Amino acid sequence: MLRTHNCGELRRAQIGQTVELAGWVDTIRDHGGVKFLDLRDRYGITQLVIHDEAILAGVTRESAISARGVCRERSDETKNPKLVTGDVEVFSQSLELLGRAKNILPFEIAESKQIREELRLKYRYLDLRNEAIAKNIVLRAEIVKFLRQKMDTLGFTEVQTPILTASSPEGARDYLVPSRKHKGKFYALPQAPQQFKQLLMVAGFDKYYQIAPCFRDEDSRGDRSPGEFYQLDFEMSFCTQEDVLTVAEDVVGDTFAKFADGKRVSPAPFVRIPYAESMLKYGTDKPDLRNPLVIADLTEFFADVEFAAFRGKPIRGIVADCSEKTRRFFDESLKFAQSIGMKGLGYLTLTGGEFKGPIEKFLSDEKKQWLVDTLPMTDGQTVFFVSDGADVVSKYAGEIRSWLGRELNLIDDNAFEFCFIVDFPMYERDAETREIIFTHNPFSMPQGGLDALNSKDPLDILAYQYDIVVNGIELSSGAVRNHDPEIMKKAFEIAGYDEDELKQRFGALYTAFQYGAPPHAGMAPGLDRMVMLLAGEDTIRDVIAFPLSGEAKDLLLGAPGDVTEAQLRDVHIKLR
RNA sequence: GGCCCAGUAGUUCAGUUGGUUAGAACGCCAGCCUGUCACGCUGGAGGUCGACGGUUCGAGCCCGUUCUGGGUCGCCA
Repeated sequence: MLRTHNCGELRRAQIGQTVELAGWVDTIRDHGGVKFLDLRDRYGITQLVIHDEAILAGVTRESAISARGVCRERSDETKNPKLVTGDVEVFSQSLELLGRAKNILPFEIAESKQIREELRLKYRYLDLRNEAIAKNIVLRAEIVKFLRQKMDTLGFTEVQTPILTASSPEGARDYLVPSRKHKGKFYALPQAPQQFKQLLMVAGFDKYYQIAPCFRDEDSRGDRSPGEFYQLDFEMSFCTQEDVLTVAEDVVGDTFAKFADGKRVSPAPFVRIPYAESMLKYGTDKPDLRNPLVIADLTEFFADVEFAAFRGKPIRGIVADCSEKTRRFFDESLKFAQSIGMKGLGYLTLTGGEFKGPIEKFLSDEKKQWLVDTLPMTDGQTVFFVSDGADVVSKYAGEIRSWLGRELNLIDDNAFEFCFIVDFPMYERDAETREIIFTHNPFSMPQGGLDALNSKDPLDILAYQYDIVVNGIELSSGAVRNHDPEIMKKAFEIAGYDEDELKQRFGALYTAFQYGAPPHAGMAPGLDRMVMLLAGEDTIRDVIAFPLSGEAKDLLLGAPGDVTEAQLRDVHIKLR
C-alpha cells in the first residue's frame, strides 16, 4: 500500500502516528524556512509541513505524490476550521513523486466550472478532479444504487437487452453499425429497449427493469445529451395505467425525496392532468407547477365583444398580480410577446374598482363584472389576453404564463413539483401532409379498445399514454401497451399501415402477441435528467463523466474518428 | 438544416471612432520570506487577436466565407 490513510481521514486520534498519505498537490505555500503543501484526494485535503527544501524538488501542483511523516497537532492559532483535517498536519521528511504534472495546467482545477467547455471536455480527467464535478458523478452512482435497490424491493428483475440490434423504422435516427459477416447489412444501437421489454412480458418476466443505455442520433439541448443517455426502463404485466403511475410515484418520488438535499418534493399521489386540460390551463404538455398562474379560456367571453383583433379567434386570459410593476414591465411583456411571434398582448388592470388598459373601452360594465366575479380578479390584478390561431394560441399562452412566472418571481427554486400528464390523443394530423399519424407511440393501447377505433373519429381517440413531469421538464413518457393483435392491426390501419407493413416493421412483437400476450404497461424515466435536477445543474453534461459535445463529438478520445482502409474493407464499406 | 451568442497571453476577461510597442487578474518562472492555508512581497517571461479572404495609407475592431464551442427552433415514435 502506498498509503495508510486518505486525505480526509486524519484527526486528533492519529496524533503521534507515522502515516503515509497519497494524492495530488493542491497548493504549495513556500515561506522560505517552512513550506506547506495541501495534499488532496477525493476524500479531502491534509496539510503537509516540510522544512527540507530538497524533498520538494520536481514537485509541481497537480502532481501525484505520496508522503510519509508524523501526524501532529497544530497549535491552536494555526488550526484551520475550514478543513475536517484542520486540527492536525503531517510533518513530512520524505515525499515520493509518483506522477509528475509536467506541463502548465490548461486551467485551474478549482475554477474549472467557469472554463469554456471545449477545454473542459478535452481535459475531462482534470475537470473531474474538481470536487464539484466529481460530486455529481458520485451522486449519480448513489442514485443508480438507490434505484436498483428500490426496483429490487418492488419485485422487478433487471435484464440486459441487446446493444447490437435491429434498426427500428420509426422514431429518432438510428446509430448504425455495419456487419462484417453479412455484407451490406447493419445493426442499429437501440433507441430504447422498447420491443425487448415487451417481449419479456410475453415471456412471463412479469416485472422488468433496466438502467438502460439508449442511443439516438438527434441534436442536443441543454437537458438532452446527444447520442446516448440512460433511462430507468421498466415494464409490468397484468396491470393498469394506475399501477404504473403508482410505481413511478414510489420510485421517482422516493428518489427525489432522498436526494433532494432539503428541497421540497411534492408528495404522492402526484396530480394527474389530462393532456387537453394541461394544454388549456398551462399551455404545454409539460407544465411547471411551481408557477401558480393558470390560463383561462375566454373565447366565449369575447364572442359578443366588438373588438376586431379578437374576432373569431380563441382567446386565453392569465390573471397575475402586477401591482408592484411599472409601465416599463408592460412594455417588456409586449416586447417578449412579439419576440415569440405574437402580434400583440392585451391586458386590463383592475385598480380601485376601475379597469384600465387598451381593451377597456370595448367592455361593457356587465362584462367587467364577469371578470371580477367569475374569472375571478381582485383589486390590483391584471389579466393578460392571448389571441391567435387555434394551432398556436395555447403555446403562446403557455409562453406568457412562463414569462410572467419568471418576471414576477413566482417560481420556488427550492421545490420539485411533480405531475402526470395523462390521456394523450392517440392520433393527430400531420401539419404538412394532413394525414392521420400516431401522436406518440404506436405501441400504446387506445382507450375504448377496438370499439373506439371502429366507431370514433380517430382525432377524438385518447390513448393510455402518460408523461411524468417535474418543474416543467419531461422525465419520461410511458404507456399501457397494445398487446392485442386485432387492435394493433386496426390501430395501424388508421395510421395508414396495412398488416403486411405492421408485420414487416414490428414482426417480432406482432408474432409474439399471437402466443398469449399479457396486458402490460411501463415507462422509462430519464436517469441523466433526474441526476441533473437533483444535482441542481443546468446542463446534462455536468452529470455525465465523459459527455459528448453538443455536436456529438468526443473531444477527449476524438470520436467520431477515422478508421483504416482494412477496417472499412472488413465491413464492406467504401467511402466516396 | 435555420436563427442567436462567443472565440484576444496557459486561463478568465478588458480593449474607446479603424491609428504609436494589444492590457489586467489568476497561473507560470526567478528571488526574498519559519505558521501559512486563495500566504505575502519584488522582478520576469508569455500574443499568428480561431482560420482564410476582402475594404483601407493603416484592421483585434468594418465586410464576406469558414472552423470550433454554447444556446435555441426544427428534430427527439
